[in-house]
Amino acid sequence: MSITIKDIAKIANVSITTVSLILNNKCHNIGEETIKRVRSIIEEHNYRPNALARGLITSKTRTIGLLVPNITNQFFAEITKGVEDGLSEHGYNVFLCNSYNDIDKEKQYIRVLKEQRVEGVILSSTNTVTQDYYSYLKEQGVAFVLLDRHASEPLNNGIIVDDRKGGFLAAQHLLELGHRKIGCLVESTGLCNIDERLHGYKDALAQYGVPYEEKFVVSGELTIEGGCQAAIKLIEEQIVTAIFATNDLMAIGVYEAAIQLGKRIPEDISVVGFDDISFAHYLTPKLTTVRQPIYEIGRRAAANLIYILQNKLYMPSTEVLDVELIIRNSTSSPR
Amino acid sequence: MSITIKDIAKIANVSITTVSLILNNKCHNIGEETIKRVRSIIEEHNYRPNALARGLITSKTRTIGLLVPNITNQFFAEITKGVEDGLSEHGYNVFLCNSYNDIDKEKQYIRVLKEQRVEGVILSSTNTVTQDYYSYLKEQGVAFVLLDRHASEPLNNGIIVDDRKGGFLAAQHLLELGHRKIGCLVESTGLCNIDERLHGYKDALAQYGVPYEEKFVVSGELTIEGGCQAAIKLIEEQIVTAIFATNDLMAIGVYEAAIQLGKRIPEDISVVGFDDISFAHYLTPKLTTVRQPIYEIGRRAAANLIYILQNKLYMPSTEVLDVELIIRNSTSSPR
DNA sequence: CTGAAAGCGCTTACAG
DNA sequence: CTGAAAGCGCTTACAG
Repeated sequence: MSITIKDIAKIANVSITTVSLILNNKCHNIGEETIKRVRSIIEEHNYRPNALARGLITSKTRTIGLLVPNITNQFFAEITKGVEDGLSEHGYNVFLCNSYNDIDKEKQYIRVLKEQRVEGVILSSTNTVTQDYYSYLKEQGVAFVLLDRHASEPLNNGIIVDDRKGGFLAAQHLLELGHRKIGCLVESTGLCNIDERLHGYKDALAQYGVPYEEKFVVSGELTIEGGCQAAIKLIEEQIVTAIFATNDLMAIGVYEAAIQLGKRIPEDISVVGFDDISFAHYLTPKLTTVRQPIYEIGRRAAANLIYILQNKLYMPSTEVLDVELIIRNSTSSPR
Repeated sequence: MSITIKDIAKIANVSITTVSLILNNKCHNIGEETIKRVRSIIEEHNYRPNALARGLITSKTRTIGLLVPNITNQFFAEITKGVEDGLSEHGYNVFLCNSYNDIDKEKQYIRVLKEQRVEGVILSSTNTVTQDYYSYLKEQGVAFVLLDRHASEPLNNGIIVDDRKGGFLAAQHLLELGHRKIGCLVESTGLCNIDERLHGYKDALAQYGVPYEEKFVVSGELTIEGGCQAAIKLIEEQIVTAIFATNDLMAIGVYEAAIQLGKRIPEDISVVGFDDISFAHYLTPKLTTVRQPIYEIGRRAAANLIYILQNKLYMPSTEVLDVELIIRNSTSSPR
């Protein structure tokens, strides 16, 4: 149905080799006259080479897969944008896949992406990437970079941020304000990032000589609802004057919980989040949070993948981006 | 490198025809014994057919393109999710493309998607789809459905919501509360949706016998910043007691403007938005807004495209989904 | 400077 | 019940 290279060749009265060479700018030895003529015919007929046929023969599909837990989370939407920008500059297109935190769905998608012969996949896995899973990925025979995920060991070709420092910064800020009873909202499935943030929180407590109390750490889903439930549980059972939520969605949940329990932020409870999604700035009060360079994470992941594809070798190590504490209005000294 | 159908055939000691037939479940006439053996070999070697080769021959790539202005806008993130869910159920994968409201980028992407031989594209165009552009799309020879966009004429194969009713509902609510000086924040590039919402606003004014005043309508970008700037301009120049922002991001901008100008919502100014993105619920005060079934829009678009692909005919008309006014705390009677 | 031919990995009539 | 062969639309040595 669509016009093919054969048609163009016939119209131009040359061989398909010639057309192909021109198409791929390998036409050093072809007559200028011919080139011009063929080009104009291509133009005129709005001919576009079939990427499938091309991919079949070159194994270059100019296609990559991006696998995230949920595009609806602002954090991943922003990352996705970074990935797409970084990739499209190099002529790559992206298959978007949501795993919905379902590891089976994730594996299923990896299989489909392989079928589609993507050149690589950028993966923000549902789980922490264990050695086993890492091996599994390697076996798949596609290049990949881990996004916002630590691999448990041979920490390579990934992009992460300094989560531990972020957790430290958050807790330090609260400690400096004079808080001593600081709750922490985490997630239970053992995502490394969250563990690291909790680790940083503990580091800060230790540095300020405040004993770590397990009862101050409550887990829930990394969503608004999850944060709200966890915060209610924490506030009802313990006397905390501040809460460090290990992501911004949970922090929003704390705001909700505060409304329901009749507490004011920051007068009754100070709140610090993590991520700095764009809405953090539009909450009332504006959220104090640890900023990750979200868009940049996406771009770097794209850049790393391009590097791997072009050089056929993996990066030596995981790249660690810096974080920064953004102080706004959700924190103050305890009364 | 990857294992092929030929390898499987050789190992199983059958022809590649047989393997292919089994792969495609067209094996009515093949011995059970053979089927089992081949299946287990496929399993064992983790063989997956090359989608490129398959697509080349069948022209079924099981692939579609989704083109949105900006995935970072919650509205489109939610739609994207709906599209992906609706499509993946039918075994389709989606290429995600952000046009960033750049019509050239949009056309560029359509070309690339064509090259990739997507079976169809779901398009939320930057512009209102004019007759000319509609023809252009048709010429591309890919099936497409228009998402959240009216085609100016032969209104077909699209999904939209009842924007005019939505605008009416928003204004009616404010009028019922007793407001008579109601500002309206719109967008200037002439996006149909916004025009329709403005239309509904005028309808309501007319019905309540309130004269329409052009000076109450200010335009800006459909973003938080755009809404903020437009609101500041409106509030400084006119005495309005309420503002209808034609999307939620602009409404958030009004909140910002209110802070900057020392106005309280809803005491000094009532605000109504449009979309009901999830954050509308977490603003302070919670935003009164016109809810669109965002996720559903995405799913329907996917369903429509599947329908078109399976039946090789376009839907007779644009599907119009209903909207609903969600009254929360950003509106009250004027003082 | 240009073309004929092989081949990428599949599917699908067709033949037996 | 199974296989040989043509062909999808390209690219790329190789030959001239």
